[in-house]
Amino acid sequence: MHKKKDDTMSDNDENRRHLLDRYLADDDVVYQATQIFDALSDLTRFRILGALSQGDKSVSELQEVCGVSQSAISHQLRLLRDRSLVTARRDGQRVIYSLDDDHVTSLITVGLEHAAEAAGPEE
Amino acid sequence: MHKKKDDTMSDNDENRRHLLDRYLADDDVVYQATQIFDALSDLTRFRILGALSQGDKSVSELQEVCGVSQSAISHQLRLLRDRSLVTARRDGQRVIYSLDDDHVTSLITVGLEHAAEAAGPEE
DNA sequence: TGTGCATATGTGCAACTGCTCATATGTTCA
DNA sequence: TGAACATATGAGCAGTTGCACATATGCACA
Repeated sequence: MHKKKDDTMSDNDENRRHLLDRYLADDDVVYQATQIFDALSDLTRFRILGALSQGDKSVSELQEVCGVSQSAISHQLRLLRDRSLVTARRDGQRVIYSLDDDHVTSLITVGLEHAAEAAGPEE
Repeated sequence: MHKKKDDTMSDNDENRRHLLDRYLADDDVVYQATQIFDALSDLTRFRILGALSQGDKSVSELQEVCGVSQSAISHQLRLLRDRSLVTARRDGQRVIYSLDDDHVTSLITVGLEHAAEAAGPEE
């Protein structure tokens, strides 16, 4: 905040670097980070979050996308709710889920881009 | 590669969106993505990768950082090697590990930033 | 070559995970 | 209210995971 904003660009990078170092030294922050990655590390959950990044969806729609039982979806949605990655709202009989965190979209994006390169670098 | 690289900027966002949609529809890519997130979802592995993002380190140095047995470190390093996230080179008796993927640094960064907000939003 | 340090690997185990099945809760509409 | 649909939850189980222990391999230097 109090830093002069117009130092050279290079200073900015350095600040960012220091900040990350501090985060890395903070056990709570590190643990929280692993929790997010854990949420994204399961195929079903990743598909749920990926689908939600394209727009809100009901449980049955998510079931379509993920190809597992309704129960499995609900269980995973619970986990995602508990970790504040999604929110739910009712719409009649349905329950509509949405992403609750912009970071998730960033992570999915970077993850997919990495994966696309790793899996098939060309065309 | 063959895509025209110089469409208008505004179109760029839309292309990016479409590209992500395609990735999400590709089971291989999605699976690869979950594999990366899985690598980052364990405390020990995250600490390893976080430490390496600050600079190359030997196994014993990583052991310091992570606070688990040497065996545990080596086992996790093997997993990370198998997934091409780190590379190893010998230096005398030591083996020095390095990050093998720029995306990993991005992911760690975004993950930590998210976690820092989630854990303690303010200063 | 042998001793000591650094790293790797095999094994077994306790803990965790994600799933299905069964069932409960909640909502709509006749 | 009761039938039909949508979602949530509890329980149990098979598969996986991360660890420590023991031990093997690799390297340096006397």
